[in-house]
Amino acid sequence: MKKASIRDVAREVGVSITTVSRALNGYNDVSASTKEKIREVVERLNYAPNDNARSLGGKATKVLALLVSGLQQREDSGFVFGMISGLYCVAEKNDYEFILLTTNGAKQKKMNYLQLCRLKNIEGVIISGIKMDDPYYTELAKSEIPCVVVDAEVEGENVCSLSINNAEAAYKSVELLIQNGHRKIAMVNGSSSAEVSKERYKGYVKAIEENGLELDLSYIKSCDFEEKIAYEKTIELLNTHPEITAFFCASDVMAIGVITAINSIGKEVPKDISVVGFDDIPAAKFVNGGLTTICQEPFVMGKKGGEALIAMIEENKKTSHINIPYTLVERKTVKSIR
Amino acid sequence: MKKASIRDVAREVGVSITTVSRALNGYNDVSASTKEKIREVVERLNYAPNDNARSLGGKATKVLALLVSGLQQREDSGFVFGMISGLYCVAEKNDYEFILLTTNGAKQKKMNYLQLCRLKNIEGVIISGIKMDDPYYTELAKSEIPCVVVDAEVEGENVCSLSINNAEAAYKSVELLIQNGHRKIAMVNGSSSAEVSKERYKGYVKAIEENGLELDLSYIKSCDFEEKIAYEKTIELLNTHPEITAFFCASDVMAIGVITAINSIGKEVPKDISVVGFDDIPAAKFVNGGLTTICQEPFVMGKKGGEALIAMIEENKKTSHINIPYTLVERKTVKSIR
DNA sequence: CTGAAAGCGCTTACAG
DNA sequence: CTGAAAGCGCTTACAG
Repeated sequence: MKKASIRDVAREVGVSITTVSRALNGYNDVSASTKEKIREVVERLNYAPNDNARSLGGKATKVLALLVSGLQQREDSGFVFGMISGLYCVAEKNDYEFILLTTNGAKQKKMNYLQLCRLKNIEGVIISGIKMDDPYYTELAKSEIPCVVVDAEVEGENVCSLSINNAEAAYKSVELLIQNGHRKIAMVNGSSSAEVSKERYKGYVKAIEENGLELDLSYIKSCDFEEKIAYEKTIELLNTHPEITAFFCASDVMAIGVITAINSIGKEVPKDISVVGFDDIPAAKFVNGGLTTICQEPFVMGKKGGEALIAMIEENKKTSHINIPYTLVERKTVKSIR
Repeated sequence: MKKASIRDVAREVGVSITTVSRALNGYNDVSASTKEKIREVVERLNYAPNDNARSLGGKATKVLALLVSGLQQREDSGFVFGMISGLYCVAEKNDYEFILLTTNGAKQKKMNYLQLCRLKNIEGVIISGIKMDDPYYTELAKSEIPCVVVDAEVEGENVCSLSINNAEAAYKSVELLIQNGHRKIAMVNGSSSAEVSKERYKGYVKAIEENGLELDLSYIKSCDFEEKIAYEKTIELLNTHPEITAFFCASDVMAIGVITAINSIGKEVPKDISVVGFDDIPAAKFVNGGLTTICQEPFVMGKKGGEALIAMIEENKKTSHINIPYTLVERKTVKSIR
């Protein structure tokens, strides 16, 4: 049982393929009766046009891509999933195809960014989790393909960045701690090469300084977003600086490491030490009775990113940055020590 | 700056498009020198073949699809993400393209299952989360397109089911409870229309009966996999049957509802009542200090499913069922009452 | 309202 | 080792 082609339905109906094509594409210069006949044969033959041929023929299905460096086996933050879901949603609504791409996969095929997009006829792409030392990174700016980059800064004509206001969110987190009487506040940061880490650091510093506290650089640890490293550095910090009463963490995953460390030396959260995280991953609700954290919504990021892409593609509307809302979710890991 | 076509590179190099095509496809009947020239021009022009044209021309890039009914905005179970990741991984390794599809989206376009696959040139598909009353469901069996269905039974020539041994896993969970001295064990089940619910129910019943306990149907509640319903039914159950000392839940999400309900009437887990879940979602580690549950690995499901698909496509090797391993993860929500 | 023909960008016998 | 030509399954002027 071979696939039926447009030829098969034309023959069966007794018209030309031109007519079939036009009927299927909703043109109204086809008589109602032949339209009906065609519809009937299409159904009987289970005919569906070949999308590749349509594209070549001129009726291109546009495609939007999400490009990530690689896919984890599981991703407890739900970040990539949310982005997929959000982008897929706007793609579907606007009759674009959605495609998921990996820079790793492309590298195997020895293709650069532009080639990758060309190959798949990609009209717009959201890039997430790309490192600043990734070769794809620099190629972006030169590209004529509309692109939104999540949580990173890239200069370029057709590039748009997308993120929450990380500095502000960090500022508010630390401010919450300060308002609760904390004055010795450590920061567990991500990797220094990540844009978000820099921003969150800025917010931390600003909150400390504006509130007249003393900025102590030894209170700040880079933990590469790893739970385990956060755990270790926290143990260190708690040994050398037993006066610390609160931690601001640049991710929930690291916050989990911090809490584990605190517990391991016999202290409790928030009784002895307060902790605030960042991201609001699905597990956050359950961590230590509920982790106080900054809620980011990956779905919204994917959605807004996709909408910006379509605006760039269809109306040539360029935006340099999309700001995504966030919220500070207060749960159970911050205690007032006033 | 228009896309370069094979014609452009042929002209630039001064050879025919035939030669360019063959060089790019790795045939070795092209001289090393022209091969090199072509490589150089390709790079300079940033040329990448148009995948649509390649497919039409005869060099089809095969595609594997994951078909789900719809995408949630966020999915705390990580189930779909794991399947995506697993399927993507084997697709990439075997030079297939991966594509994510939604039955909702297809329905909008008024296409049936076969048409959907035909449109996108899909060679094999993993179907997950499809309801038994979904029209796509019945079309599957007739299809000549290799297909693996997750957590459901479908009869058909080219259909293969994939799941853990749900009955056995349920049996072991309940057995664990019994070994810990529990004799009044409730079951919070999913929806009665789901295959997995039936299997897990079987396992529950078997464990109860084989251990000489009395099967009490009023101990069993259908909660449609919803946390909220599980919460409500648990409250009910605890009122009418205060003798219950343990809950076996057909999902972690429902287990969360159960635990919340238990706490809300002033009891504690596992001190007063033991609970075991199902799935091992990312949050499970943190729920009530660690939820005892059955660990399923969605990534492995996607991977094994994809491998089966490829075996069907390339070697016509048919399998009727793929069994995925699982583990019972004992954490902190079961207490011995012996 | 309908059809013959050209063309989309490739690949692959076939001939040299 | 290389090229002219046919063909993949569509769409779209163009002509009637």
